[in-house]
Amino acid sequence: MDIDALKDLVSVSKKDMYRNFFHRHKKQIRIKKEHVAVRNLIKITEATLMLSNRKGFSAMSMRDLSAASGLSTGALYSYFSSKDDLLDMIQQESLRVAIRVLSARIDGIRDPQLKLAQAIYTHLYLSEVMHPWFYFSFMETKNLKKRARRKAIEIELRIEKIFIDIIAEGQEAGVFRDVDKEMVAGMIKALLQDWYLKKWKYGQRRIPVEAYAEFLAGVVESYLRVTVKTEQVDKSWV
Amino acid sequence: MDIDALKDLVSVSKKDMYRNFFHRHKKQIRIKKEHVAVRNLIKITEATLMLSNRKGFSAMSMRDLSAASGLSTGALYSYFSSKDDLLDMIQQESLRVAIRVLSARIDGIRDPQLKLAQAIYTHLYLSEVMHPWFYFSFMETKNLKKRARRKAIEIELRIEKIFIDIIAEGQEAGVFRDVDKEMVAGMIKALLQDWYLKKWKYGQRRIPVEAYAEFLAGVVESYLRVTVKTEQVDKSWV
DNA sequence: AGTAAAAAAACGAACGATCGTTATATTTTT
DNA sequence: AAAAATATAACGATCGTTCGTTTTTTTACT
Repeated sequence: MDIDALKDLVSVSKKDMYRNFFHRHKKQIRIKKEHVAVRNLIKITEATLMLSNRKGFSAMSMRDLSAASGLSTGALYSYFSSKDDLLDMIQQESLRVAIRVLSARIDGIRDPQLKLAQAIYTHLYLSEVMHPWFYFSFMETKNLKKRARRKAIEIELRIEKIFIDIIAEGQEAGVFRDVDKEMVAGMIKALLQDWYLKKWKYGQRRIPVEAYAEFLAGVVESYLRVTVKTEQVDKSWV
Repeated sequence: MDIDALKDLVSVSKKDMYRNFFHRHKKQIRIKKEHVAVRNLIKITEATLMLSNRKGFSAMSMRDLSAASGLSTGALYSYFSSKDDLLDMIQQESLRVAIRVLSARIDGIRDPQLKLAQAIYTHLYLSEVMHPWFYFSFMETKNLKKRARRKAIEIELRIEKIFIDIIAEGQEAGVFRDVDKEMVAGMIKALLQDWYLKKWKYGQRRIPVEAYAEFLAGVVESYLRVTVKTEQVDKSWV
């Protein structure tokens, strides 16, 4: 699996993504023309991600956002109804893309080992390509209003469920050991998360995403792999 | 190893901890009497952790803090010189305690496997007992001013270095496999982190810290354990 | 032991700055 | 000319912080 493939995929569909973004939130966006909306939603979103990931969403002022996006504060409010609403929109979109791409890329794969590896690689590469989104989504979840936070948590658990299910399939097929699948899925999730939460660290150590992916897949594979009990092997030769 | 032992240790020394806190930041604290300072530093710090971990430090106002701590806004400024300064103080103290307790608890242990397990258990239990501190420290690092952030990152890397060194010792002693020790240390760190970042999830699943500790130690041990060489895994699907 | 002066600590109103948001005016596109 | 989009200025609310005052505690002295 190649990261460039995913990069292209996301990059090419960037406009599509924002088109969806626009249509999904049409109620709160007062702009009529799609191409105008898309153009400025890109500016607004990217500026928001940049500023928020630097010093936190609540520390970002609308004047900051105005300056960074190139739109006046008044114009901004044609694209969302409130600051909280802007947070909701970006958060929602982030999780939606994540679960959609992940589901699509593992759909139809039979072999549990392949499927698990594919899920890991996809999540990792996607979080690499959409790093600001993932980082934002994690950091700002607690700033969401109650209802939105519930939904965000629910989607996150659904992503984890994907991994749980794959492991269960592998166990039924007899290719994975009978370990606590929820624990292992949680572990995978934590390690996937570390890649985008501690990006600065891995960058500093010059570890590319491919190396991290290989390492992570290796760890998981070796933990789940069905093996002969080593003690038995040893004793049989004595 | 028992979590209650650590709990007692931290609990008993709570006042001591705040006494250190007080003396270390005497320059910026205008209160003279130690017992007064300690009493109110406890109130202020616990209120800050509570409010910040709920909606973020920058979203917490000094009026919020005043109400939650029981001190007037004016009085608060006898305990720190600015809001940023308060953030610095708590952040610093958190990391300082973590590295001090961790170092003390593994000091003198010869056996690398024991030492690694002890480090994992200590970090995990400590983050359980001091959960609000750990969560705060992680979430608010990026809100620190440049110099303070550099220092925070440096301490975090020093904690990771502890794990790297233990793994290196184990490899030299021949009890750990020759794997990338920095990667494994990073993995351990990520999984330790997950415990206090996703506490709600593990609580929801009724997984106590002891179970998580055992799982994590098991994963790491099984990955590092020296085994008979297995055949090369086919990675053609990657 | 009692009390007045001094020191320490806490209070709370008020400062200017900045916040999110909106109403109105202006510019751009249709 | 109409509609759509953007800009500007201003609103009240709230922010971090300060400062003069009041309350509490300690000290000093009879």
